[in-house]
Amino acid sequence: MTPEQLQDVVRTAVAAVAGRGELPVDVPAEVVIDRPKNPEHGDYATNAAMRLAKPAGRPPREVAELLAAELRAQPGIAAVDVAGPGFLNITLAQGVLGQLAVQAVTAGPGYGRTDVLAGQQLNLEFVSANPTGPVHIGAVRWAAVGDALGRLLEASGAAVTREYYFNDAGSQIDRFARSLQAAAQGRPVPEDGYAGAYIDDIAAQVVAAEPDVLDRGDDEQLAVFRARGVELMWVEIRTSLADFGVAFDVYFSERTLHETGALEKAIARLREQGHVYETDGAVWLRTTDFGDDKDRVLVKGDGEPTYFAADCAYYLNKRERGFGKVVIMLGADHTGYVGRYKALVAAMGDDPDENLEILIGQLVNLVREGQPVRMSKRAGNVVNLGDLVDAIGADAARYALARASIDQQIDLDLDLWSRQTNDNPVFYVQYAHARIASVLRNAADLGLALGEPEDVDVAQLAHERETDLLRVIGEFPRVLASAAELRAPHRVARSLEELAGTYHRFYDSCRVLPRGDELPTSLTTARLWVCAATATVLRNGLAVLGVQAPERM
RNA sequence: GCCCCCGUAGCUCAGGGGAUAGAGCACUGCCCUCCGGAGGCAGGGGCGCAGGUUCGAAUCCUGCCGGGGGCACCA
Repeated sequence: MTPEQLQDVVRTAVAAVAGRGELPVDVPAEVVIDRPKNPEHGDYATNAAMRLAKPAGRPPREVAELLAAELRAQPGIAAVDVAGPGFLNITLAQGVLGQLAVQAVTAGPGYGRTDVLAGQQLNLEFVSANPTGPVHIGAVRWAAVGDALGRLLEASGAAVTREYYFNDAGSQIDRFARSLQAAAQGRPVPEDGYAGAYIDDIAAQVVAAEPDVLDRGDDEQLAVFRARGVELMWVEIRTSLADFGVAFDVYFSERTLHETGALEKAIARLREQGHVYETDGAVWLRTTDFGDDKDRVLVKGDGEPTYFAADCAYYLNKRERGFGKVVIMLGADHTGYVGRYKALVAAMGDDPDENLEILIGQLVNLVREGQPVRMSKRAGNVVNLGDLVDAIGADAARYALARASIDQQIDLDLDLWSRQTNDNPVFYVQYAHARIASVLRNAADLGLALGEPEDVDVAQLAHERETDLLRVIGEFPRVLASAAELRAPHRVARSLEELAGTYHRFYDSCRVLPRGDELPTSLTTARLWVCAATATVLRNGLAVLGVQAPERM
């Protein structure tokens, strides 16, 4: 019985008691099922009685006693105790927990998937680095977290489109082109331009592809450097993301918004809604009507649209593509962005709390031997995605970035995460998987197989370390569902660390395979199922994080 | 000045109102004739401060202190 199923049992019990008129309450949509830390508090606990006490107008313990009596009659439940202020501590019948191992193994890659977000059409935008340089370390966090979040949302039943928005219309691209041109001509890059070895590399590649480029007129040169340069930059960006295990469904060009008249359309829509005015020759959106601290310019005095105008058009475009929820992941340096974005959504006539979600994540610092790593290309230090993967590997990088709450600044210690030791959390988790794989290999060598689910005697699984492990396995679907709803992929990583630790303790106390000339028993088979179930959860959890689950290390 | 994030064990961090606040690392002392010791067991130590809401607050609200980030007719 999973905690979700137990939740239904408790609700059924409430309904039964209420139906007999013993308790004047409605059946709650959700009841909280806890996994108590203290083993004396049973396999599971619920605070349902305390929550129902007030609406029922009865003391919590009295409500608890009514529910306990009802629950004791339910199949699969061995004992129910009323404790403390009114907790219901539930002990499951022998073998009920063991079924969790069978459920996990038979569900395989599907174990943990739920439909809590079914029907939601989500557009998830992250990274969105401009093609004027490699993906900088600051954006790598969003590559790791965003991709994990995408997988998590899908595992919870949502339809997710991962989107990468890039600016290829404005002056940044022009500066990029001029920087390439200067590098090709052997001049220093402009003061407001881009510098770095990659500029020289790309400039050289452009010249190699079009040897006569420098003989043409200035405008024509810039056009070539812009087009070829962006193309080459894209190759590098997409290659580094692919090496990191991240792929997008849509790469969205800002330029297309300008070319298709989407900006004018968006401004017209905002005008219809009555939030646009003109002052000093510029066109403004009155975002202060919706809580922003100042109004924002849509079209500058020189007639050029702002980046914000493109944002308006882009948002409208996403909504027109059918996305009910527009999710955008940004770094803490974009905090000031939230107010105006919420306001533009409201000005469009949408609900900023329903249709828009901006996830702001704190910044990443690199640390080596306790000292901050200065992120300068000249010093040869790590500055971008490819460098980070070279330094610690894609698995460690993804795990390190995804295991922290996005609200927390990260000091990413390159020594720690490149170490192949147990103080490196990703190795702790991967090791557990490799260890199980080894046990299962040894079992196969002994001619032992899991066999059919109906032949496993799961009631054999009664050791405390076994039931601890089974409870963690049973928790997994809830972990994924709540992590998805909270947009918190780090919870998955933390739960895998708990699972790995719980498995190691099980392994230490519960011999799985027969030793010497012992014969296998039904307990051997049952424990093999527990091992396989643990491996399944580790694999599925690591898959959400985009991290390998190795058979050997 | 205004806005956002953070402050929990020596360190790095989990803890979306519930029982005795957890993990990893570090430290001390233990555990292998046996499935991977990259493991396990035991021990010491903690919610920045002050109010408030609640039967119950690390969690929600307010103020203060400390650290980080942000406040363009830039992109």
